[in-house]
Order: sequence, then structure tokens, then C-alpha cells
Amino acid sequence: MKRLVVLLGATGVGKTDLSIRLAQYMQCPIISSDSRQIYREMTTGTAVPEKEQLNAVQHYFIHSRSIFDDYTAGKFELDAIDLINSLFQHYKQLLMVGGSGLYIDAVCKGIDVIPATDNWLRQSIIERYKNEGIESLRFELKRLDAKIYNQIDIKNPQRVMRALEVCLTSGKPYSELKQNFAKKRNFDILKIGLQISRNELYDKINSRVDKMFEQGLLNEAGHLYEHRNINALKTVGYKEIFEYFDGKISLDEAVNLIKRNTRRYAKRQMSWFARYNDIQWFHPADFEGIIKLCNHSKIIRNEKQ
RNA sequence: GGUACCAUAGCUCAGUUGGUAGAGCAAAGGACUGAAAAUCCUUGUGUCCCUCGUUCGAUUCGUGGUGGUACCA
Repeated sequence: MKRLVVLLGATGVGKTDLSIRLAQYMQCPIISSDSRQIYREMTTGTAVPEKEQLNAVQHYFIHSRSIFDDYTAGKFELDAIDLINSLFQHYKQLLMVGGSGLYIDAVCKGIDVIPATDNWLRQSIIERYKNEGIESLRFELKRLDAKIYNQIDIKNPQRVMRALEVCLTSGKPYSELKQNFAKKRNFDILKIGLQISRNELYDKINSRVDKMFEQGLLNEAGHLYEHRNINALKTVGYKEIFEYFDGKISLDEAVNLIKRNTRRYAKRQMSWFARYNDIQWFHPADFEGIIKLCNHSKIIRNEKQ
């Protein structure tokens, strides 16, 4: 049986550095499961691996898409599974690294097959939400699919709009399509989580944000400002700078907001990972411990090509 | 040094006609199946600066301190 090693953890915990060492040890490429590093227009603000790191190990799904592509978790599942299957013809095990919980889920257990929705439909639903409010959308959803209405968080407009959009495109109740079955993958999965103390993590996040500004985040965001309404640019580190460009906040405020929002994001990631019961947790400095675990569980390293 | 004003949650402040108090922000916890770095939900006990006094009862009123701010010297 082939094996996918999944390295996960909150933003800033040290996944990237460790992943390079691990990939070199395992002699395999890295598959990124990061919903933002996948966009080639963003580099500094998403903490993409350094050039040397990208040169040292073959990476997939880093800078492989454009912010104009309308990429989604569903597409990621298809792309990633395709890639993994073809790579497994040459490797016994692979390394996936990233912190986007939904993307990790999409690969590890899959998400249900749901017909793609048209962009115009989503836009029209968003318009309705703006004009008529959430109540009108809830009312229609309840009529179309009472079951899903009771399942989802109807206080969350995004969930209501999504449910409605699926019902309207497919012509079926969303609840029929949403099975929540974990797909059986034809490879083993070993989840390794990286964890450090909250204080340590927050310190690292704060100084990483300062470093991003030194590396020219302001300039990078400046080039993207005109596309600010694109989903992919609703991203910590960019949206705050756009507010600054709009004159709504000072540069100082933008910096502090990026730090705060990154900390909050990290907290949300931790909540997400906390519900998995199959993660082996390590301190990022404990490379030996991680190696030991990998060796302990069957496959050791890939044969030389 | 004098005068005035202020001192309440981590921060900014509101409030109690005297019956020990509440907003925003911060923070913490949580949810999550195609926007996911997104989106949403929940959570507020703190010597009401200290002292003495008045009072059944003071964070609230009065005296005296201490600290801060402004103005005048």
C-alpha cells in the first residue's frame, strides 16, 4: 500500500522548513495543500517557500493557478488525487504539506460530487442577499430543501447562499447530494501535526508579518489592488492593505490588523485540526521524533529513481 | 506651587437620583463539504485608586491623600 504523509499545523508554526527536510529524507516531492500559495500572483503575503526551498524539492500546487481561475476545494480534490495517483507510480510515499483544513479533507476523505454552479447564478444570489436580505433566501431554501435547512448554520449567509445555489443548479435538494461519506482512498494516510505554545506561535506570527513588509508586501499588494474584489484576494495580509490604500486605516493599523487576523486564522486552524483524532503531534524541532514515527509505520523511504 | 477636571474589565469609556456595574475593542472557546487565510456562532466579577467620615448600606455624597491631564504662575 502506498502512503501519503500529511504535514499540517497552524500558519507560522514551521511547516515549510520542516517539510523540506522531510521531503529530502523521504526522497519525494511535496504536494501543497494551501488554498492561497496556489495562486501565482501572491508570494510574500502567503509565505510561499523560498526560491532555494522550491529548487531543493519539487513542489506541486505552489503558484500553479491564477487568482482569475476561480479555484475551489472541489477542483483541488480532483487535481490532487489525479496527481497523487500518477506520482504513486514512481514513489512509495508522498508528502502533502499545508494548513487549509478543507483542502486537506478534500484529499483525505473527499467531498461530495456536486455539479458546478454557474458564476452568474452565484452573483445573482449575492445580489438578492444584498437587496432582500438573508430572510428571503432562507425562506426559499426551506421550501426547496427543508432537510438541509435544518442541517446548516442558517445564521451564516455564505452557507445559506451555497445551499440555495446547489439546489437551484442541480434541480435537486442539496441534502440528496451531500452524503458526507468518507471516500475510500487507495493509499494510507499518516497525519503529522506541528504544534508549539500559543505565545511562541503568536510571537512568530507577529515577526513574520513585519518581515513580509520588509520584503515588499506593500508593493505586491499594490499591484493587486485593482483586482481586490476577486475571492482569492480576500486574504489576510492583502485585504488590510487594500483598506489602507482606500484611506480607511493608517499603515500602522493595517500592520496590526494583519497580525491580529493572522493570529485569529491560526486559532481557527487549531479548532479545525482539534476535531481530527488521527493526528500525531510533534514540536517542529523534533525532526528525529517525526522520522522515527515514519519509520515505525511500515514504509521507510522511496527507492532511488 | 495654585486652580480646574479625571481615576470603573487587558484598552477606550458609559453608568449607578446611594442598594457592589455594562458597551465597544482586545482576548478566549467553538462550528465548518466547491469563497475556507473565507464565513458564522458563543463567552463580560472587576480591590468601581487609597483613607477616614455621613449612612441601615458608599463605586456613587463629603474630607484628606496618591497618580494623571489641562491651564495659570
